[in-house]
Amino acid sequence: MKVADLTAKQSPTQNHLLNALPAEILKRLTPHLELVAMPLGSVLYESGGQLQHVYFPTSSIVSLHYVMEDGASAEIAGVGNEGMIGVSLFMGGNTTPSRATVQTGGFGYRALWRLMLDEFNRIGGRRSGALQNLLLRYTQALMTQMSQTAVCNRHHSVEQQLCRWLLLTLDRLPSNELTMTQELIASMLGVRREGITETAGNLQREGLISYRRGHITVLDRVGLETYTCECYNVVKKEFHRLLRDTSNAGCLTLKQKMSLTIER
Amino acid sequence: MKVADLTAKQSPTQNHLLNALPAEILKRLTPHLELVAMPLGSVLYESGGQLQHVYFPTSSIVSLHYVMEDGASAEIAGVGNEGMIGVSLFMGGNTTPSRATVQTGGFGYRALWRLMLDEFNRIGGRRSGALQNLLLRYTQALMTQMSQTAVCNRHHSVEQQLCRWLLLTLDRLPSNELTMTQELIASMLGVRREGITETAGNLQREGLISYRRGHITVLDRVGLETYTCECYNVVKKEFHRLLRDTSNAGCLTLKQKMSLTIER
DNA sequence: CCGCCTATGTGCGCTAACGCACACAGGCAT
DNA sequence: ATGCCTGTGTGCGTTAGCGCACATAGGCGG
Repeated sequence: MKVADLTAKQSPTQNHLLNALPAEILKRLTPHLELVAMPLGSVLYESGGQLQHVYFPTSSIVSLHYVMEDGASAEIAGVGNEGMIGVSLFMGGNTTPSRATVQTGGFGYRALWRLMLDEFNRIGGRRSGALQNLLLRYTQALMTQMSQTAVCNRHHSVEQQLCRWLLLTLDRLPSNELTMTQELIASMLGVRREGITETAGNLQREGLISYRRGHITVLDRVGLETYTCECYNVVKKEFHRLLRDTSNAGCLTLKQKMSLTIER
Repeated sequence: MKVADLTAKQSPTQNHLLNALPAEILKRLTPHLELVAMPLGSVLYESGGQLQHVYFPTSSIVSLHYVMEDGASAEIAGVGNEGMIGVSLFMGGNTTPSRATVQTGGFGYRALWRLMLDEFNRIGGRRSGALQNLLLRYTQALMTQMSQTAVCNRHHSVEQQLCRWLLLTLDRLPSNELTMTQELIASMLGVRREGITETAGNLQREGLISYRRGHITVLDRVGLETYTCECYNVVKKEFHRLLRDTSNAGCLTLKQKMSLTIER
């Protein structure tokens, strides 16, 4: 498949946030949305750097994480087509101490910070403040994810955390296969690579997943949910609660996945 | 000292956020700000509950924390006179999965949610959006604290975390003594009480702190800073960066403390 | 002043996760 | 097909922090 084929299928509405905007705003925004390839490993912004663009992933997944002085790192939150990278722009900080790296390669749209900020602060018009409303709700969902990461890091086992992470990642992807080395997962979770190897081995033996060099396929989603901690559902439900009317874009919607799993 | 003496000294401007508001807005808000006692242990809002008031601590400290199904808990962030409880109101969620409990008894001001929300969304007037601006910047500072808590929980020792926590709490208090049992600290950090006993014992032996049943006095602030992890400074600097013009209320200001310590 | 409640001190054994070292093997480039 | 790089498997010893079970002691209420 050529790149042209891939990009041809792209539309801003594949991002749930963009898709949830009133037609009027989306129309105004669209000419300024630039489709960009977001290859694995690329850094969208560096800790402390100035924000140039705001990103809306469609098929990619981005990890917000913190790298410590000694090189150790830990993920704070993940962002897929349900969200946006660059919340701090709207909060007035323009930068954060964390870094944003592409964790699953794909595409996304981006817009220059000035334009987005103007739209965020725009007043007047029939649906005034719709963008602001939406992005603030997304911000809260993001905060929930951060909180739950903190709690999970404190109290839950590597196995529980791996399951949580797999499920959250899976929810952002169209298929049940993630392209991802154990090394990378380990650095996201802030644990040893060997710990992931061992845990993933167990999950494979249990028939929940199967994997080969850099590819993990989830075989039993419901099974994974029984292994994970409460954190997954807390984050999931909170995203659903805050952004329920945005979950109608992309592959399987949040709503559909919720009905498949959490709400049985 | 009678309660009247304590309350007589109270003023909304002792809260850094309120103090940073343009006179016009503060004047409009003041009649609606209710001085309330915030005794140790009282719950300002419960996980999932509807927000009735927004709180601005003056002499109290509030802990945002998450209590898990099995009863274990962990602090996500702390809020003192530099901040506000109820950010989720402005984000549009009206509730969060976490709980807010008073960790250090004292006073604070509160306002009904409706009023604050109207003011937040108010447009027009000379300094339109000043409140919104301030609170959004505060929100980002809060997010930094959450992120750093997540990272710290993952990678740092109980000793480092205790020092971080002591310093952050100290920065919100007028004196160098905290009224706080080890049990309570343990539940904030999400670790065993015995772990705190042991660590606090070490710090006391080193001459950094001294304590007796429910009271901890910090003797060597700079010493504590050498024992803590980078997380303390990250949070501190980010609060300073985002809210620098708000740090001129209360005891020692953030700015003054920064110059005493971080920026030497 | 006494008693009791609650906070703190201490000593186990236990386990999850770490750090390191090295063996193996999949799959891409030549 | 042949290397080689990179990802995965495995086996140590080590350790921080846990869970539990007490002993002690401070200080408030009567």
